[in-house]
Amino acid sequence: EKQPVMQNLPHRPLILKTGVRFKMTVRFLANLPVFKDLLKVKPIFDKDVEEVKTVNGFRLFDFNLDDSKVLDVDTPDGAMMAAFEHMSLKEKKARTKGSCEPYVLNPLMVTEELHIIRFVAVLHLAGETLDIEASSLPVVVISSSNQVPSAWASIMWFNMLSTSEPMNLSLFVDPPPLSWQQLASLLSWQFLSMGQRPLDQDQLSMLQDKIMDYPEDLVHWNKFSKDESVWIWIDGILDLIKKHLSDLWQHGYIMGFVNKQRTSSLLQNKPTGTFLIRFSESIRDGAITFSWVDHSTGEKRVHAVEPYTKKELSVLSLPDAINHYTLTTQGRSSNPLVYLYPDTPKDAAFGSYYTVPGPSTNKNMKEYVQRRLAVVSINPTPPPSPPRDVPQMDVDTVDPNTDFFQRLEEILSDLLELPEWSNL
Amino acid sequence: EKQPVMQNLPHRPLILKTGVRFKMTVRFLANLPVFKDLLKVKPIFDKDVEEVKTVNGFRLFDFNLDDSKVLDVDTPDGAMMAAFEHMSLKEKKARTKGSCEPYVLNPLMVTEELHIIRFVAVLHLAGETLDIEASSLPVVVISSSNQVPSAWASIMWFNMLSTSEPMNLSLFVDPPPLSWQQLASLLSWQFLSMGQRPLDQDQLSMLQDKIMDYPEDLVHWNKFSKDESVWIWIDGILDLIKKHLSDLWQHGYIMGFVNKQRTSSLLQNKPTGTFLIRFSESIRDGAITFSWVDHSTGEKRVHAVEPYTKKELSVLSLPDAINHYTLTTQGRSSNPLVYLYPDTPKDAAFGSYYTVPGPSTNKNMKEYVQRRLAVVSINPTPPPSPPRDVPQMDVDTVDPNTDFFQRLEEILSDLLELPEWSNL
DNA sequence: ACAGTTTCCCGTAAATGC
DNA sequence: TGCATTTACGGGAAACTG
Repeated sequence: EKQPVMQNLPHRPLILKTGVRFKMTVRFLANLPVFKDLLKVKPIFDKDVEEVKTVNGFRLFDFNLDDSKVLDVDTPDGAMMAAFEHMSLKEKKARTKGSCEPYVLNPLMVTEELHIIRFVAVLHLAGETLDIEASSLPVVVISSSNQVPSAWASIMWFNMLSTSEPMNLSLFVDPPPLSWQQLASLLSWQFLSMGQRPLDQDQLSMLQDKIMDYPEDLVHWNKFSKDESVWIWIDGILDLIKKHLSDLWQHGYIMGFVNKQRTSSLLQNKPTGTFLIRFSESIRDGAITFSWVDHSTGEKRVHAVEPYTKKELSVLSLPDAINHYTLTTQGRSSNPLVYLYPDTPKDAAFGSYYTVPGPSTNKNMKEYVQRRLAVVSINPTPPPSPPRDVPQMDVDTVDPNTDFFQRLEEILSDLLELPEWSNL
Repeated sequence: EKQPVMQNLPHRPLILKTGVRFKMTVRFLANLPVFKDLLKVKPIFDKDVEEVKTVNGFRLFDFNLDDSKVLDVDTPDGAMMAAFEHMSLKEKKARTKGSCEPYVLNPLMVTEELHIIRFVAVLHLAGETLDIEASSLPVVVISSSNQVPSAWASIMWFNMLSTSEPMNLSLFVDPPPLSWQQLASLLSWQFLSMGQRPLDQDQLSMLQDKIMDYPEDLVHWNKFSKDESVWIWIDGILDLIKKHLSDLWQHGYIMGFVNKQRTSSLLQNKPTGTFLIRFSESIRDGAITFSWVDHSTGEKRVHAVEPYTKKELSVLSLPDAINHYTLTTQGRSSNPLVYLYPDTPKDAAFGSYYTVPGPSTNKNMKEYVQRRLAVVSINPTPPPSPPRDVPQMDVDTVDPNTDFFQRLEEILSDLLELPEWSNL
């Protein structure tokens, strides 16, 4: 008895939110129609889990569920399974009174508590009584969606550590560290499953440098999920990709994880206007910027624009932001972004994502002057040390005898960079 | 008995959402401490409301509430009152079965059902039993916040019609129309209470023209709340003001309700660059635009930019949008907005609301090139019929002998409009 | 005071009912 | 099938609680 003759199906819930409905399905592995109508299965939350009551003082929950179900033949292949569709959890708030033995103060955060759901069935057969039982993999129970990232961190850490050994629901009382290899594959998998593209070696190296002091170190749970919130930062980026950058990420146009130093060294020997796209390392909620190189002042300069946040990307897509970015220096405006590193003309990479101003679909809009949002920067490079003998230009004192031809050349350059010129 | 010796206090709830907690307070008007501890008050939902069961088949609700309360002396002035803090409603879903008499099909929308809450108390005094009862004003019960605007329309309509006559909970079975005067004051009041500024005569006239076919007409409920959704449109604007424009509205910088024709006639004799701010008449969810006049081509032209939506205003405030609006015509860029109608220089009106790029508060931002969002339009006025004999300027064929001084003047004008110039 | 946690509830999307 | 209405629940903020 209690062999795994029952199995809970692949898409188990991983994070359960109190008050939110969830579903689970169990399948009877021995596909014998004889058992049909004989098996009554019932899910039980945290059955026999000792952590609940004593060891760590896990929270207790009321478990609302469908009535016990008889296994049905539901699937095309005739397997016997039961689906519980209306289950939900609610925290039981009666920890203080009615108990003589004092509860142990829970040293874990709620997102570190691992719970399980067991499916139990009793089979009466040939005068014998068989107890059949199947357990889900661990789940984390949260009460608010702001706990999802932490809960997900726990799930990932557990999955990376769980071999075939018995489940340790108190894993986070003394969480084992991960090797860099383990963490790297864990992280890469997140980007692959969420954004259809894993992390490459360069990206992983950057993360390794950021997370670990010595390459041979092990990564500790606290470092990953608590102290420096590395995971919270990465999760923000995953969410950014999901919401606003899935295409660009999937096509590999976003280098993303590159630090400033490496950005500099990658760009410094490239032509002016070469740029790459990086995630902000300082903004927790996920933000993205681009860095470009400019040799026009004679010396190499690498600039990065203030990162774009999710809120901004929801009204201005990154391709459009790149397409229309305008930098004004010394009164001259132009778009400093020309080649996506290493040498792809920006339109070749992003052209297909530009919003075409196209004929307004809305009739009422036709009478309005069309517009678009754009991002504008002013003068990032005041000449390092302006020669004192060359007076700064000033509106009031401008000399109308300034070299007109040079100025005209600049004007014409500006005009050339306005793609709309040909439509005039 | 049943005189109004009890009163429910001013801030009654007007719209109740099922499943959402609400509070009500009743006060005993006769302030006699003798009654203290003798009065038990209980709120009852839709007590004796005949519409509920038969006339119109109103929905039925379960009413969750605090236990009956004894009137307490709570207030500074020693008045007796009781506060019910945890009341909520839940729709009762058992209309079909168990009843022999078939229910009348409800001809009303749920937001037209008017319900009431009665507070009842029994006073045993000197051997006599006194029934005391107080009713709330009508409330509308909704189940989702997408019903709030419709519900609010009902509340307003009721309030405008309710004189001292007994409450008619079936008012919307045959809703009386309003005179324009009534509707005007109803609307103006909304803008006053929400935005600290009522509607002026010009704004009301525009609305009157839009809503009524003949000035002497009455406004019917269907026109206001159903067929053309006039109210939904206005409510979207109220929400836009509340979320993004409260200061500007309060200071009267937003003309808002002006149709195109009047916009044209107001602006046509004003200098080029005079503009006014209008609400979009076509976008239901609340949007705002500006119209400006341009005499520079020799003939009067009034343009309006594609309206800004709430989403856009959440990342770019209207003052900033005005401050940095850039129009590119014939390769020349400038801000066409100069004077807020009638003749206020735009910075005098909006200057104090501009976002100062200021020293980045965030240390980490210092290394980034600062940027701002801006709105850009291209060439709204291809010359009506360009004289064939004057060749259009073209990048490849531009004559370097073009009047340099004139071009320089233009450049300088451009530069003058860049406030950042002085920082270079 | 404060951080971790839960509750509350708006607003949107999806589901439901008629 | 479409529209009216309700339900579901993510997400941000307030409230709670030790």
